Amino acid sequence: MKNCNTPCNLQKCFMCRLALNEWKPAIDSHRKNFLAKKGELILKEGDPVTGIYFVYNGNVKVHKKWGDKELIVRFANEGKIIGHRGLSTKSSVYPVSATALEPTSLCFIDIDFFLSTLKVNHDLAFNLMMFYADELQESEKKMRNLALMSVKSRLAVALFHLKDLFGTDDEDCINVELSRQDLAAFAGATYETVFRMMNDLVQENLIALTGKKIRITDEEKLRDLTIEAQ
Amino acid sequence: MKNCNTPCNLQKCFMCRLALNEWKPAIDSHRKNFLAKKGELILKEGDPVTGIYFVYNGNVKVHKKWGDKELIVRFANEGKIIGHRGLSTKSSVYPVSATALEPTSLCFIDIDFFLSTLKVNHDLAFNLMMFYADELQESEKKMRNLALMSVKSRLAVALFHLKDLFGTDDEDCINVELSRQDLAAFAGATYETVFRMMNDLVQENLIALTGKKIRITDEEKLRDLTIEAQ
DNA sequence: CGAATCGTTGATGAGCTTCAAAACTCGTGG
DNA sequence: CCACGAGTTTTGAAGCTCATCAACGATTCG
Repeated sequence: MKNCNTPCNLQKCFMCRLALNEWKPAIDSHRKNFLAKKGELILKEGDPVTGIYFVYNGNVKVHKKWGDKELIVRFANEGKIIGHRGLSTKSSVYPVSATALEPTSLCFIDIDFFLSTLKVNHDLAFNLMMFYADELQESEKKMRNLALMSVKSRLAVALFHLKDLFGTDDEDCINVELSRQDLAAFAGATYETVFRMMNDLVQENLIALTGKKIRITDEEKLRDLTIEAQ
Repeated sequence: MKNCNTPCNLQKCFMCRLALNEWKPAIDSHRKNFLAKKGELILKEGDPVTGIYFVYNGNVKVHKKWGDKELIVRFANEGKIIGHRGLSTKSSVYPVSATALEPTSLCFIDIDFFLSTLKVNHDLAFNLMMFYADELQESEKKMRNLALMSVKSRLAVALFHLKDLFGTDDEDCINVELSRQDLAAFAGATYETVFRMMNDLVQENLIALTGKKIRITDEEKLRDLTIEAQ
């Protein structure tokens, strides 16, 4: 990753927005800014935890692997945190990898400084706690989905999720450039299966494809797939 | 659930151990103690959040459902917290159910009081944050397992997990009374499949059954199942 | 002693993965 | 500018894992 001097946008960065005034100079001196190219690995599962990253802009996939397969746990775009999964009482290695899907600019804070900030900045700690709580709920919902729902339903959930996260462009298409490979890894299924299910959804007029972009055409019926029967 | 007067064991309860001295009387007056019978529902997915529970002793399953299927997300025994998943910036209903697997005694604290305690007791907030961080790691590991591992491997993971959580008795058997139904829901598979896989593991001399109790006989080979190939 | 729940087993096939191969895209360098 | 190769998309076929259904024995419990 290349160093750069992008200043942090105080409005969007979790850390800077909640920073105590007296700590701001210290934060500025500890912060390192990076640019990650498309496809570049930002942090790697199993590596020792060095710090925490805030995404300034761009889009990052957070993923775990097992053998030669991978699962995308979530995406991190503008304003999101990555590397916070390294915080733990038990382990000191990152439990996930993070890879840039677009050119991405990041702000890095080393873990010791971040922890000491947390200890004195109670508002930041409280907000981070609530952030974790939200992530835990999301994670357990996805856990249930993977265990109990069909691939088609999981795909529908994934599409709504992507729409929420990235919004839509002026043609109402989900505003993200995502390979089918990654979509499959996010839905927790194989490439080919996801491809076939996408075809099904197009056949049933629930979604439409313009180029690689996806548009949800029948929100209600697509939503039905994500709702438990009975 | 029945009211009771079990005093809180300060050593084991997350809240009481970290309580500020000046808040202890307030906590005592806010705490309600309950006894839950075997099979009794403690809190229900979708119900409005009223507070948070600390398990004094016994064993509780935390589960989510979809249609007529269910997945056990985790177990909570002595000293663990349930209902903390209700904390969220977005929603105010419990995202999971909790059911007693044995006669269980609990301590209940209403959510408003708990939140105001959190705001002033920074040590408690910090510890809760780290607790969430650990749970998130666990949750995402399980997510990956459900997406990428075979039922047999997930069963192996589940058995190790149960051994860690409940320990072993004097015959080296995993010290928990768990129906195959619940074991299946924990491993994320059907009753029958889990039954067959258990048989396989017995055939291969990786585990042994004495009555309903399970003993891991070949830890190394069982561990192999849980490790990614290559 | 029913009644209900749980354990056990076999048969069947849906759902999904895997493999294989052709068609298409796209950047790269000659 | 085109040829090349690497990656991605598309499609078909084969088969494996696992869920589902069904039926019966065992155990628990009011």
